[in-house]
Amino acid sequence: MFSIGELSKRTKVKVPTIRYYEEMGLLPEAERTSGNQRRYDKAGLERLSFIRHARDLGFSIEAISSLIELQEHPDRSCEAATDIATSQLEDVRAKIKRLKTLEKELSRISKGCDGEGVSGDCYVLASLADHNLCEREH
Amino acid sequence: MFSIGELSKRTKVKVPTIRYYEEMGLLPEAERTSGNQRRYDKAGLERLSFIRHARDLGFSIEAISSLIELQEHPDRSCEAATDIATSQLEDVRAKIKRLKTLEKELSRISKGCDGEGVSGDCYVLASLADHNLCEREH
DNA sequence: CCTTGAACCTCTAGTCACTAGAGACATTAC
DNA sequence: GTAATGTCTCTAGTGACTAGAGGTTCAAGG
Repeated sequence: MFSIGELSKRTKVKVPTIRYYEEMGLLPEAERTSGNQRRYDKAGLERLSFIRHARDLGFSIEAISSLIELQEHPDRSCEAATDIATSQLEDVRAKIKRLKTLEKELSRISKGCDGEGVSGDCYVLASLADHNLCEREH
Repeated sequence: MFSIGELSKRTKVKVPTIRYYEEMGLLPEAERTSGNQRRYDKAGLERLSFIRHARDLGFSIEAISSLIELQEHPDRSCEAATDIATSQLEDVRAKIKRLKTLEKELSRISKGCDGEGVSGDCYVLASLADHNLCEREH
């Protein structure tokens, strides 16, 4: 059995975040010492590692909730789990696509001005003021 | 002179968002009718277009504030503007990089399970539970 | 056993950029 | 004149935390 600080060190999840996950129902309510401090065991550590890993991959708290539910019922179909993962993947791909468009536009705009002039002549500012100066939709 | 709803239509920025921008100081306080409704002119339209364009490109409200300040002083050096744009570009590039790593990992994980089995055997869930199943850091 | 200092507790409020809703007033079209 | 639509302010909610206040508990050293 170890403290919340120890759990935090082992998982690299900050202490207030652990408490937050408990409040959100991702972690079961921890056992307490007689002095009301949380104590965790291996199961708690594994659960939190799962959560952290999923968060790192960008899954929402809600998605993680569903994934945990499935994990707790190993006999159920895992279709929902693959659905969640697939939709997260699509999400990530969509974000990449959008960001790449932005990247192109921003880099074009940035190149247009070396920062040595005066803002009345600045291509960065002109581009922002006038969407027609953009090469593509974003 | 036109109403906030009209401005909203022309810029595709929602009415409450326009009011929010005003509150944040991105838009000057609008003139009002005798009945206290906001009225806008061409200048207001241009300013909001600028803001929307910058937001679309991912600039923060704070960054936009600085950009607007520069825009209002056409005699000042535009170094700050190019700095803001460059740092935004770096930001976008960093995000793309991270998302690409996630994409690879997620797609690998997703492929590992077709959703037809039972969650006890699901590779998606197993991967999330055990970081060692990952091929790279993320 | 006592003290000290770090770690822990709960609670509230703040972050960012909006969005939603309530309840009241203004404008416009017919 | 009336009805429908638009607008006003204000408060509160979103997601996933983060920060801080003010108080309690724990572990180690003396």
